[in-house]
Amino acid sequence: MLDAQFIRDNPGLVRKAIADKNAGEADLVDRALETDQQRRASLTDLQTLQQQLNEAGKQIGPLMKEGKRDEAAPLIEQTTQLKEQLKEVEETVRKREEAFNAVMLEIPNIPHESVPVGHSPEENEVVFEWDELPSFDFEPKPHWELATKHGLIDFERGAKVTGAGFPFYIGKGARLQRALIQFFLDLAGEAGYTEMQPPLVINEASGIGTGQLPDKEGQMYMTEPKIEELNNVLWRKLTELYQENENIEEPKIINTFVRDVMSEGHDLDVALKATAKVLAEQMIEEGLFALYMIPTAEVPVTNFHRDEILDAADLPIKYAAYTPCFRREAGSYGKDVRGLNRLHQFDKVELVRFVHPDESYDHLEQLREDAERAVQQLGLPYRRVLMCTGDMGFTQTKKYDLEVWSAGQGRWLEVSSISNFEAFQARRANIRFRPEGGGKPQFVHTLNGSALALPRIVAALLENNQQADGSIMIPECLRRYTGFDRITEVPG
RNA sequence: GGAGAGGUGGGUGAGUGGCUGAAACCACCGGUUUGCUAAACCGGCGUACUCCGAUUAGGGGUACCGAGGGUUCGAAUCCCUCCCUCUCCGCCA
Repeated sequence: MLDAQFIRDNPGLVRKAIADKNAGEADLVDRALETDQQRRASLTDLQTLQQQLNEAGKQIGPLMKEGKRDEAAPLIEQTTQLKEQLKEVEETVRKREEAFNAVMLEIPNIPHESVPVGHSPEENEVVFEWDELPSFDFEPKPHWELATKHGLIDFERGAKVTGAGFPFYIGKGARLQRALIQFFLDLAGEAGYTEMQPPLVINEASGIGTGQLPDKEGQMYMTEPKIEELNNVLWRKLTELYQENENIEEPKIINTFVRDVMSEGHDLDVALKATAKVLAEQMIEEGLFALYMIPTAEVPVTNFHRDEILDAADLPIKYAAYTPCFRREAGSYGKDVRGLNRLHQFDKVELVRFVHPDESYDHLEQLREDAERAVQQLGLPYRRVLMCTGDMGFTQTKKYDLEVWSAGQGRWLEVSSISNFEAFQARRANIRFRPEGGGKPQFVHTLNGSALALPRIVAALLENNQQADGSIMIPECLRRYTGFDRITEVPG
């Protein structure tokens, strides 16, 4: 989320950002300004009314104490009128704030000036590329063949047990995964990151804090309560209420609905059950009670400090977390999803930094180097891509991707993306710091980057290190973790 | 799952209907004093929003004591619902 004041002051900049990022309708800024205007107008009304009420209260107080009830009476009469007005204005304010917030959540973050303007992946800048790709005197095989041949990964059984995109890792395959995780975490530890094991399921507020919600809800797996249970709870509650009251005043809609059903000739109990069902469906639809499986450790780790005021002396704060990640990735087909290229569940070590706003672009480069170091030590040919405005995503101001060479597929695979969010997440998640020497709390800048996502690293390792005899060499730096230095064909 | 206690500012913690945006202490900031540091003393110090002021300085107002409702002319304080934390018991990896 951007600062409302910033949008008021720089509508042109924000319009340009929306256009450059291809993220949202052209009139977003105008809608933001308009709803902001309305919201503030009704806020002023509200505050005036509250002020009048408070003043009346201050006059009434002493009178009541002295027992001059009749002198207070006209004032009390006045407050009842004011309170009626207040109710209406409150409702208006609520609606307008809602409208304003909805628009604000749709406005993307503003790209940094160093980011190339562009609308397609072709306009990304390859800033660095390994000059020599590995060569083979045989036809290198894709990793899914290698993995299957060596019994490292079982895609079919994964599909049977869960679905496509949920493989089993077996034997040396599983061991390799564990080795990579430990290697990455150790590297992060050496670079000064504090290791963290976060929850794998998060609530709605966390999703909003880092920007996955509301716009990317479809990307996450979601847990929801059993509708029958919710149904029953609601039905019991409604029955209770109707026994007390005959009528439910608020919200009227429930009462209306119940009567509608009864007017069709059903009795109260049937009507209540029907109402409960509709309510339950609606609540689930609206995602109330929903918890989400994390699509990346960024979400729980960044939200670790949600609603906190950090000490300036503690910055930068650096965390490293290994977690499985869950992504629905609806609508991708073909070679992109073959083998390990795109999974619904995968492992990743994520690096997160909370930093002083003045230093966030230095930290972006440091974070990038932390991730690159891992790729380098694994000896994988890679390239670094600076994402253009249109390919970068809603919440970032600047983002690098690291891509490793996949010899068996003859293409680059994204294994890391490293981003600066400036204050965008911090503002949503309300993460601030108290400046050195006191003063008002300011929003921190947050950054994160993968170091690294495992599946494509495994794919590249298998493909790039395959030998003429079919065996696969394990990179030097991993051997102390794997306990073996090559994967040979197991008979049977 | 059963029983009880509790959620107040950056922290500890007082506060049972108006004089409380909230004592006191700690932390922090400014100053005085002192070879230096420390101590002592004096002063300052919540957040968000909003209006006025020239987008300064500054001033006015509103809201916020876990969240949401209610009672009341008036709620941190009373009532209801929910969430969370802690203690004891039970169950359990």
